[in-house]
Amino acid sequence: MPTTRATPKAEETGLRILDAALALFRQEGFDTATMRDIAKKAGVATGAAYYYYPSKDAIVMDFYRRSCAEMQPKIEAALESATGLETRLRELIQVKLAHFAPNRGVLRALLRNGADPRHPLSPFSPETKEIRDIDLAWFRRILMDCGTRIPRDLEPHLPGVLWFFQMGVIFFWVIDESPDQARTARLLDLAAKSVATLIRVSGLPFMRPLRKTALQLIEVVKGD
Amino acid sequence: MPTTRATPKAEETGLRILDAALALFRQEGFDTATMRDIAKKAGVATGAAYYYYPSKDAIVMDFYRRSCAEMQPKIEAALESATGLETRLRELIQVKLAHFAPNRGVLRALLRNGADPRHPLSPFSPETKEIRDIDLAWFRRILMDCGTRIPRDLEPHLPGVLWFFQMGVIFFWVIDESPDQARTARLLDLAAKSVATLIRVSGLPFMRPLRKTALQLIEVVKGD
DNA sequence: CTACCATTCTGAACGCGTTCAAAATAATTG
DNA sequence: CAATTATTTTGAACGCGTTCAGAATGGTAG
Repeated sequence: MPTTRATPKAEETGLRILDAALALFRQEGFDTATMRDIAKKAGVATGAAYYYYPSKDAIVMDFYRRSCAEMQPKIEAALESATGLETRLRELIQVKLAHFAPNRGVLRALLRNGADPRHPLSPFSPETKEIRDIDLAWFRRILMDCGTRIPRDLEPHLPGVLWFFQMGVIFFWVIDESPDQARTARLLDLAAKSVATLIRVSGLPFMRPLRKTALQLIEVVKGD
Repeated sequence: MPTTRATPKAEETGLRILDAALALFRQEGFDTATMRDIAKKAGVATGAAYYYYPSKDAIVMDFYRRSCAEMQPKIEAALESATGLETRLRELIQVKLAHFAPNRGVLRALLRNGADPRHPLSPFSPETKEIRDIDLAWFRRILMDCGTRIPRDLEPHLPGVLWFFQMGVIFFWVIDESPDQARTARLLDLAAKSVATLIRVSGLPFMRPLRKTALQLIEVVKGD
């Protein structure tokens, strides 16, 4: 299932199915919108949707992939005017939340299957590795010359840890039903501050034992 | 759907359905085992299963509830010989993992829907509050006279935080495919050590700002 | 134009979890 | 005992995501 189809007409049909699906997902939710509804709205037979997308989930995945691509320049712009680890971290995540805000409910479908790496939609699955790697690069970037001294032993693992932290925030956001997701906004402020402080503190001499234990912990979690 | 039925025969039928379901879940997994299979194995019509359990998920939930009840004396015994926060924390979680070990795959079905509190099977849902509260009591217990000085402001929140920590470990365990879940064993050792150390350190004078921020964070997460 | 092949599309069908009207059975009452 | 009510059980049916054999379409070569 390549992104580009053999004929222009097919390309257009694929997009029509994607648009119809997203419209219905936004309007009535992922579960309520049926594949039959989606196909009908796109003006094709039910089976046609499966010619373009191997599953209902795959539609959301495609949406996610496209959204991530669109987001890159926005992230670039947001990070340009941001200095300091705490600010950069907050900005990076804020851009993502803002970008996905109109489709928060659609994203929920993606994170529903939790963190099971065997599920193709999981943020930890091999299928999502490409997106994850692009994301990791941003976390490496905000750590460079951020003004905070990073302990040598922690440095190689920190991008992964921050990425994981980000997933937690996004997860919270997705299920946050407070008006305008105000709780998530507050959470992000406090969490970014905590993380930045924790990193700073972790370099102190007497924190070495705790840091070493935490490092082993990280290695266990990462080692698949 | 009360746990005790109107007639003894019904009580027995309900158990037969539960047993058939668990046998099939263990044997071929939650998804592969169908409600028709379960009913057939229990010697009833398909619809009968729904007289006893409102959904397939509910069967797993019932299993979980019963397992938790069975587990209580085991926890009691394990904690008696355990001193110190780190040891107690590790023991408490180890007992649970050991108890659920033969049904690890069944538990996976429970945690599949992640942490969305709107899903009845979620560990954060109102439906699971009773079990959660019993669990929280154990965490309060292991904090009493554990030898580690707990900062006053942190104390009321710590049981909830440790419970959350436990959920993370269990989640890791459920998706851990290493032989005998050896990675989880290692993770638990390191994580319990880290948590205990972190609590000890959090009481130091210059950690006050970080602790205060973390406390606000906890309040945001808890406040529904 | 005709024959051919890959691409695109169709709609009936499958198996699933779940629902439900109605039947069977058990308990209670007059 | 029969009559009535409550409980338990049935199996067909529904709507869902998904599959698939085959029809339609369109581009290409002889």
